[in-house]
Amino acid sequence: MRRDVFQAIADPTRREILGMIAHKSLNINSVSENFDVSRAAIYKHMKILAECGLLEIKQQGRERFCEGRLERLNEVSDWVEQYRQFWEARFDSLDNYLKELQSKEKKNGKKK
Amino acid sequence: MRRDVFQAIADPTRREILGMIAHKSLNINSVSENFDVSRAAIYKHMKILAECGLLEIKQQGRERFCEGRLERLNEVSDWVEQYRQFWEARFDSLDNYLKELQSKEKKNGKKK
DNA sequence: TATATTTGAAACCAAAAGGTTTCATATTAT
DNA sequence: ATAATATGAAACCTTTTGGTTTCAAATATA
Repeated sequence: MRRDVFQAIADPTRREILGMIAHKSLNINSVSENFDVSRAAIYKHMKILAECGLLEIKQQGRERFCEGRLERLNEVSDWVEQYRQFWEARFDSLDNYLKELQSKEKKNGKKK
Repeated sequence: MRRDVFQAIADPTRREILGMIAHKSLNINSVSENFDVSRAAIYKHMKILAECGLLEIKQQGRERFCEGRLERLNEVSDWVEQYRQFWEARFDSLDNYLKELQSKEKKNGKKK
């Protein structure tokens, strides 16, 4: 069974789970309460996320708290960034080069 | 059938295809020659990529040249970037805050 | 202690994914 | 005109995916 970050984030439910635990750790029941599929289904999704390192499960009594390990998304980020030049390089006139810079500033502003 | 960019790039063969046509347009046969699965299988992958806008097919005589539309990866980039703070925010001392800024500069430098 | 809660795992199922071979059609080359 | 090339699409098959229900085990609570 393939188990990599790209495949892990392909499923919309798993992306939602990641968004949910990005802010704070949650136990498995709390996460599954936010969906209308069964706990078992959510548990399987979380296991997949854990298996490719996107979250870490920490036992605490009878509960398991899941902590996001979002830095693993760097693999995706790196893969995408290697292609940025190919879609930004189209603009090769000075005019468009300036537009490109502007849009980059916007993007960087958004990051923080 | 789900058909979005995240699902499209989940398959390693499709990621390879994107890498192949990022540099220059190729017709379907040329692409499929680089893999050891059938032309029909590669064709299906390329159709999926086309359906979610990651490549455009342009007929030219009896051939179809496939041009990368890598800017569609922005959707993935945006999704990942919204979480960057969560893995970089761990460093909250002034010292580490400065390091964070540096690494951002490096990243922006890399982008062009 | 008896009961409720939280989780892990198994057995099972339908649909989707990824692959194959085969055939039809449109273009190009001989 | 005939043969070769490039593609699109259908029919079919196997494995994977995402879901279910059920049961067992560990921990907490009344």
